[in-house]
Amino acid sequence: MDYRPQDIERKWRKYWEDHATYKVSNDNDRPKYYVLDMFPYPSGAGLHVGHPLGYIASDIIARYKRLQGYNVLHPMGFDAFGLPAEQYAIRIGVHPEVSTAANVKTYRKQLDNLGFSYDWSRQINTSDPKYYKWTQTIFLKLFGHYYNKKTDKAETIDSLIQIFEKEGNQHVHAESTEETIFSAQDWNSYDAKEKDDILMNYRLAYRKIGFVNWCEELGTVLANDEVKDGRSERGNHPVIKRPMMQWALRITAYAERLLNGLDQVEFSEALKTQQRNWIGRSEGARIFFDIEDNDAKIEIFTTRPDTIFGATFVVLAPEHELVVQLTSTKYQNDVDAYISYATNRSERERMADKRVTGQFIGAYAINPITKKKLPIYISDYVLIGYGTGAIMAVPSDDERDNKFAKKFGIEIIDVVDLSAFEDAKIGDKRGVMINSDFINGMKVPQAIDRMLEEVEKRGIGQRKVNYRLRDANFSRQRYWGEPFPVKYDMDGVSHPEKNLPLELPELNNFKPTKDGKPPLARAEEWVNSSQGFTRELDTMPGYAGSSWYFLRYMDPSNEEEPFSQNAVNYWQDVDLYLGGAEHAVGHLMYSRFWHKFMHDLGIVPTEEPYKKLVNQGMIQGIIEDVYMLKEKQEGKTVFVSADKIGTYQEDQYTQIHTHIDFVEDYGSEHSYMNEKGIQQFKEWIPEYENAIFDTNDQGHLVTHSEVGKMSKSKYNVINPDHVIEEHGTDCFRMYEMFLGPLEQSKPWDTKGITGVSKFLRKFWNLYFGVDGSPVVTDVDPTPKELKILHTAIKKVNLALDTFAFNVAVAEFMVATRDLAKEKCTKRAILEPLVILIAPFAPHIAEEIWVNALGKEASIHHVTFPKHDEKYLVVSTHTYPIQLGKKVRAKVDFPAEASKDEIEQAIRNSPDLDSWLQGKQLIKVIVVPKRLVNLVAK
RNA sequence: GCUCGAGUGGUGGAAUUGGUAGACACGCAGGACUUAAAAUCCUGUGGGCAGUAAUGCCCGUGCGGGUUCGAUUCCCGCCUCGAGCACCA
Repeated sequence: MDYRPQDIERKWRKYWEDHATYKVSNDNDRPKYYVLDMFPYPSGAGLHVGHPLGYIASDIIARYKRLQGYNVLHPMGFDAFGLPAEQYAIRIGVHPEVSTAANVKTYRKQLDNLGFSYDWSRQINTSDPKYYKWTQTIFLKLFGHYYNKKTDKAETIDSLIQIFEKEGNQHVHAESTEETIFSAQDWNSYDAKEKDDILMNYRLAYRKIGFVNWCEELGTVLANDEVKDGRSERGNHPVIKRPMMQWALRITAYAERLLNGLDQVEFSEALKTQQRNWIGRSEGARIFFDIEDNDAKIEIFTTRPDTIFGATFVVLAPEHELVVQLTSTKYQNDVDAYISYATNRSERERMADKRVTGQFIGAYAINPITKKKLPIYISDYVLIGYGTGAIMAVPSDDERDNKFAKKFGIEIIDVVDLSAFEDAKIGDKRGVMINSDFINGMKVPQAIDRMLEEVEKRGIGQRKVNYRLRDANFSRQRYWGEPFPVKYDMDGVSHPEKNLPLELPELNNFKPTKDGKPPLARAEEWVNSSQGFTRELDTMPGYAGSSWYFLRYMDPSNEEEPFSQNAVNYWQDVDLYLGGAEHAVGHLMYSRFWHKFMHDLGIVPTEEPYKKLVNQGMIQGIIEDVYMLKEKQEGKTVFVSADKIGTYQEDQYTQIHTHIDFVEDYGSEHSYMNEKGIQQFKEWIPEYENAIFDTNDQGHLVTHSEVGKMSKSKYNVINPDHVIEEHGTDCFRMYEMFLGPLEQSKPWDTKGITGVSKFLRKFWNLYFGVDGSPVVTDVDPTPKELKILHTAIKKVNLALDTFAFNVAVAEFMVATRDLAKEKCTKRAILEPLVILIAPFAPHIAEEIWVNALGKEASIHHVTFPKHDEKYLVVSTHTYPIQLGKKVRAKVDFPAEASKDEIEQAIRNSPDLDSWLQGKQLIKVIVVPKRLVNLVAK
């Protein structure tokens, strides 16, 4: 019987489903192991070959751990709220719920084809009211808590209110937006709205003014990605920054804990660095600068208080609240112009732009130490969202300040002498202070300390730890997201909705309203729910549902609570989390934050959600382009074969993407569209029906190929279904793993898949004869066979522990080749071998287990083999004898030979002279079990 | 501009983290089987030079230095590519 993957794979998948082979119980004596994949957003394009890479790897680990005796939780679900479904609804009119359900079905079918060992009874969907009921619940918990810095944890708003009622806020030490002090008497005299406003300063979920990219023409809010040069990418309409009251999460309260938590998790150093940089902790001081002829003060933040003697100007962010008040009439117009220029540019653009721009506002600040007059500028290199939105500029010790000073002709005073520090650069916190009065001669670190003392002594500022992390904007002006369980009374006071889930109202138009309100405003009955209450119109962002989903898998159908304490106390946390590096900061930061919050609430036992995290690389595709002339000929579009494009000037043509399915030999230099491909291309874009195709002599339109992201918009998505159909799931799984290291990006290419396909056949042939009957015998194995087996066991175990799946696959090939050479049919060898491969190729393993070895299903519940060193010992070792880096000879020595014995043998060897080639021997270096190196002159 | 990665045959990639560079696979070449092709199997395959040949010599892990008996691996300086970014005071 030949190996026919399609037949056996279908058969075993059905068996596993019927027997609930992968069902996981929360009630088990075995140690737990939780393997989690980042769940996909089910887009209309379906799963492509890039998705399964991580899923296959995690499935292999899940199966491996199961075979090692762990109770393995390995679930999958869908991150089903999101913009594409909503845009599809606006364009085509299909309700997001309908298109999402259809996409989920497709994804599920495709995932099933990959032979994963998910416990599908635990599947979740973030857009299901049964799920988002709990997302809303957790949101209300954030709304109902504040961060107490004294106890360093979240505590209830009710307890805060009690304090306010008794003693005001003067002894409260909490994370808050504003720091106005009030007494108990003040508090008790406030009306409901005033109290609500004050509490918003403390709540972990709170409302504040945020800026959105508003496009009047499109009547909608745009994402940063959709804005280019202050205009919408679609349609090129103007985009302005528009203030809007929005929900935000006070993640900054957890900055320190998010930072410290990184020390206890196993993430790659690169990823930890990224998160640390994102949090951006810096120690420094806030210092107040007086203003000439004005009572206001400018609060600046600096990490270099030592350089204050070199501060020669002050820069405010264009959005800074004092700008309006301080600008003199003479500069009013210039300042207004600059503000409108700066504020309507995205932060992305502001950052990429290297030009130095700014505007003097006609006012002066007073340096609190030197008492000198400093001109005040606004510039977009100072960001309103960081620090205090104002800096003291020290052009001698800061690169950007320096450029700015040069451009605007501002005085530069050297305050740090670097002459004694050769490799020190500007801003390095090294050097000796000069021109700085009482700190002259001090080294920088010492000078910083001294100045901090002085600042506090003089009462002009305090030490402060600053974070670059900002509170997370939690509002979206969209339909397809979790509704906020919040309503407002006639005074605008916010009230939590008690009756959860608060379901999305039915709509058939998902556009914003004409007056710019979010789509939910269209559901008038829903919005104006009961006596005078109106509902929140925004919905939650995509990361709401994904911030806690891993906890729901532990107890997915619980209707009383998000998850039971029993479940979470058993499963604890995620042992291995696998997903793309694009979520390295956002998602991970938010879910770590939510987790810590829930830990404060006492509903999760661990401080960190993910013990170990591995990022998989991206699978790249091939982008195929055709050349199109910009000028039409006789009203017809002209496409020119790539091998003939050289006759045109570069500005005469442009490249447009074609679908890779139309291209022969795609990815190669000679890739082309033949007659059929051109025909498909015409049908695909009907406006080119009458286009001229300037082909080469063979009638081919040669295309341009390059490696790039696999994406629907580049028409290069490769769907795994066809590959699986042709070669089988086991082959596909092993091939994806064989491509290279998991973490590395690589282009998709099926050229090599025949190698894996051939291997599986060879592997099959170890167990089945040409007539299809099993050939396994009970004869005792030879030492050689045992060595092959145990080498494989050792290497595969090591590879699995280090996520070197490609190496493991290679090892299977080696072992199979060697055993085939030995014509090995011994059960003692072949039985462990098939268990070894089971995590990688689960179907063929099960088939062999049952039909060649006569065992009972399932192989996926047996025990993974461990190697025994005794089969690996060798009696002799061949040592290369090197002179310099050249191998002169090879000599065998007994494996147990000592360094000295080998050295003596070498020194006494009659061949020594010939190895040395007339040189003088100085030293013999023996590395046991490796090599011998002769050092000679 | 800043941060973090990565550069090894024609290609994807190995190398026990300082010890024989190129495992395994693709591709290519030659051969076997076949009327032929496909499929399958076997052999060879980093580059250069010399030799009928076995073989020998030289070069070789992006480039230039350094440390070391020995460097793909460690250090310094460059180049190229990729990813991320919120000009972080």
